Amino acid sequence: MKNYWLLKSEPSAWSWDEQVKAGKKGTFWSGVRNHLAKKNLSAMREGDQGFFYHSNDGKNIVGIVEVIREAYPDPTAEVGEPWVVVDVKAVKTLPRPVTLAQIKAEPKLAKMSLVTSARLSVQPVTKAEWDIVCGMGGV
DNA sequence: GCCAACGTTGGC
DNA sequence: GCCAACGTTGGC
Repeated sequence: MKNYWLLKSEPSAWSWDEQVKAGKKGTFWSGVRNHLAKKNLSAMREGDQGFFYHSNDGKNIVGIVEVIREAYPDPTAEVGEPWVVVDVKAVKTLPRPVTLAQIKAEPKLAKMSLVTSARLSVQPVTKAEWDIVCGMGGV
């Protein structure tokens, strides 16, 4: 069964525009240096989808990506470090980006990791949450 | 193994 | 730019 995720990136480091330009081949999602985030990355399966969230500058969900390669060692990590990446490609740009403020204002989304674990950079999203956010985003 | 100190993230 | 939240480090 398909799982859903939320991936955070600072636009200054890696923006949605760049993800879109990477096209169908996609890119690896690097920079995760947190064990819980790593665990989430490892749990991703090909075909899973995730929200692309702009942290800091924007604070909104701007698009949807799909996992095209499952976890493998992070090429940007030091030798011997345990970090992993997955490959993702852009699938869809949200017609209406969903802001953090909107998510916080929606009672049904009060339990989203984005609200409860603000600093976790790779988070699981439930199917119910996924559908609600898609609806808010005009998908 | 506990916990204080410190560093980082990210919203405001 | 500030600071709260949280993870990590290191002394004991």
